[in-house]
Amino acid sequence: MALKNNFFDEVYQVVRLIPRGRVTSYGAIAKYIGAGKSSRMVGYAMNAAHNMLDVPAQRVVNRNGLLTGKFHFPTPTAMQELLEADGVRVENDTVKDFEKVFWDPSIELH
DNA sequence: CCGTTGACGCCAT
DNA sequence: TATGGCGCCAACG
Repeated sequence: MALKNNFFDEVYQVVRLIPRGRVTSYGAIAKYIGAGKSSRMVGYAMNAAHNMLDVPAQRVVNRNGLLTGKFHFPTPTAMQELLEADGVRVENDTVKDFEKVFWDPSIELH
């Protein structure tokens, strides 16, 4: 993770590294990249990331484990189903055991 | 060029 | 605990 010229590319890079069965948050990504408080930009990047098939946007949720971006998927249930296919349990639009499956790039990637 | 909008997050009430 | 306001900043009309 070196180039910071492209904020979006940095975001995509990190999202691609999220292991199967794990999730992370917009804020965690923003912090890791160095954007700090610009977590909104991460969400915006995800919106644009829809065209990139190798970017698992479903593994990125907000800091409460809530699937805030589910309505941006083809169907309202697509995000949840993708997560469950990854082995992440979702209940009431929220990631179950969020703390346990949370993947913090600033720690995992050091 | 300028005002709005938004897949967020933190802080003040 | 619940609500609302503000910062952040790129994209859009």
